[in-house]
Amino acid sequence: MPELPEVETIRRLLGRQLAGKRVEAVTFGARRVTMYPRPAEFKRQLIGVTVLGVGRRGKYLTFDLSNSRKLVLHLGMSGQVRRFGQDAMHKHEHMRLRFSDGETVSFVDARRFGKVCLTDGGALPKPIKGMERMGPEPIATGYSAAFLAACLSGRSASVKNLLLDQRVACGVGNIYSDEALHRAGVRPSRRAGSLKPSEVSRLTAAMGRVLKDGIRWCGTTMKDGGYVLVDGTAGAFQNRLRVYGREGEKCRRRGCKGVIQRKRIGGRSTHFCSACQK
DNA sequence: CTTGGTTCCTGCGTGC
DNA sequence: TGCACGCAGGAACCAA
Repeated sequence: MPELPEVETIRRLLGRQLAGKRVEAVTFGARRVTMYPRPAEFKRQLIGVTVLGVGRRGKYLTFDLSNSRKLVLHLGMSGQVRRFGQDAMHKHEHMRLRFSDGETVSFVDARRFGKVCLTDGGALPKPIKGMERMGPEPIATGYSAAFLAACLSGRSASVKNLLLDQRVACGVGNIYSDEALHRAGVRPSRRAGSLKPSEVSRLTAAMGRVLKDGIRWCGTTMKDGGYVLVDGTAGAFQNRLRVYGREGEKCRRRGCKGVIQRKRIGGRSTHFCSACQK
């Protein structure tokens, strides 16, 4: 699924493409997907309004609208934002916006774990409630080792598990948690509360670095059907991953002779080097 | 509250 | 070639 770097890449592309444009038509696909409100009301709130800009919070993509609502997308595991022009609706396409200049943008999601919601003023609609419980952005300058230390302190869950908690490090998912832990030299299975202050510091820095690197390389495309850019092309960070998807291959840390291992932690496939991650 | 397991869904790769 | 199975980038939900 798209994690922070993938969603941020999409945000930047869409911001350039859509800012200042007015929604002229909204089309929904035939299959059901989590959506709020109902289609008729959805259209009523959207048609004729202008997209002022495109934002991101964690893994949520937000379109700021001129009627002071927001269109919020969560891409789940397999969601994509694509530009199909005047093509017929695709099999897994759930919503297409057409703008007054003829530009279109589509939300596609084969597995349908994604969400499409409009805010309606005060509290967030139920499907995207998670957005208001989210913690600070790990790539923001204000994200501190002290905050992460407070989140991990006294906890018996694995550190990997807590990195996946959006209240701890919003936007981090399975790929970037493994990559951050490798860069920090910390084993994913370590009890969160057992990390020394120096390890928490390294992990804080590693998270920021790997997420920013992911953005610089336009995100990680693992295989067909997963994340791609709006025009359907692949990102490039998959070529620079140090552990994720590299089971049995050599550790890429300078001077390390280890081999990448894979095991399940908290139900998720987890990759690490048993030689250099302590 | 924390923790770990289950569930939602489709598609693809693997092994027989 | 066909088919069963396991697995996939998320996160809400449930029971203990």
